[in-house]
Amino acid sequence: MLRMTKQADYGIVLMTRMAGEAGRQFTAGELAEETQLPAPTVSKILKILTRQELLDSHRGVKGGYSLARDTAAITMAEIIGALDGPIAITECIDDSPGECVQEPSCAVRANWQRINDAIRLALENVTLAEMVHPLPQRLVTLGGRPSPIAADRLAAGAAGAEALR
Amino acid sequence: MLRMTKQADYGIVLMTRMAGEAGRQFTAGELAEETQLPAPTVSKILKILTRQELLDSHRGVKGGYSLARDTAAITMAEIIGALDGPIAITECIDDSPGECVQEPSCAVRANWQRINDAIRLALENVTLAEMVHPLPQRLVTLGGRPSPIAADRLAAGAAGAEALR
DNA sequence: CGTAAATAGGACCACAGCGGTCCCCTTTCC
DNA sequence: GGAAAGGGGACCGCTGTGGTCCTATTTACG
Repeated sequence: MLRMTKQADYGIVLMTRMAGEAGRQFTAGELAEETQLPAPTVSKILKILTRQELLDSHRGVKGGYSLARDTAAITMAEIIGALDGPIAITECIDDSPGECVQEPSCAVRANWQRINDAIRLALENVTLAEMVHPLPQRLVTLGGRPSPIAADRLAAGAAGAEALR
Repeated sequence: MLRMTKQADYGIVLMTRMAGEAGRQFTAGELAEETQLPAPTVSKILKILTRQELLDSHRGVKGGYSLARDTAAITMAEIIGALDGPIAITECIDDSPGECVQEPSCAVRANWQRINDAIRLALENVTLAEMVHPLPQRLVTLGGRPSPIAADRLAAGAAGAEALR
């Protein structure tokens, strides 16, 4: 598992669709039809994204939604965070004053922080712009060997995203 | 959110505890008491981990569980995968022959694959051994500047884990 | 050889949270 | 002033998770 919710999934689909024609304004119904997602749900998601300041909304007739920022300035982490709450694999991270079981697990906490950071980072380093224009292949084939290629891809992904901004 | 289940969380706590005295054998009750986790649940998790060949079990009196491999050869990804199923943020990854909404979202799929890979990688690059002996600080402070530090940390984390093996 | 201590394997249940719908209000254009 | 849009909730079914319990089966030991 280790899933994000469908809301976040849908949110990314919607944002990506909007990023395809950045600057333009879309109505909820329009987006629902184009993405084939249930209209009420689309509307709900757009409202949340607006409240989180990822979208601008215009009420009234001829109203609709548009991206609040440049496509390169909106990351997956933000969208997921807006719809699914803080990005953290474990629960005992945020605060939890209580006695988190015992020492062994708490000795573990520092490591979880690292893991959470790594994941948040991976998500922060993918922008909406990249979702529309997939990264070139070179980022995937930068490495060479079968195992270390992974590390290379990770670094390359981050660096690549950085370069795109 | 973006959470993993408590099962996986508990599983890591248990495995980490066992890694503290590698080679030794623990009974389910013993581990439950030491970690302050509910005994039946601990038992359930240990069974699953055994079935996934992360633990060896010995039945009968004087029985118990012990790590199936060296602590450096067991990764977070394996433990989580064993308890929570395949590690993938999105659902439409595995197979799903159906029509995954439309083109826009499917154009997105390649990028999701990258993100999933990055996360899986982050999890694969943390071994049980590291959970017991936290990594030195240098891995966190390798970078320098506020923003690019992130990319450096990511790469450093992966590389560091690699080096530990 | 029998008993106790351990794992193996399920069946089972309660409940939170997610996915999804619907309704009513407000805003704005024509 | 009416129609078309978003704003803000209330609401509800259902899946899956967290957790318990029961019944084999295995094995050490007296």
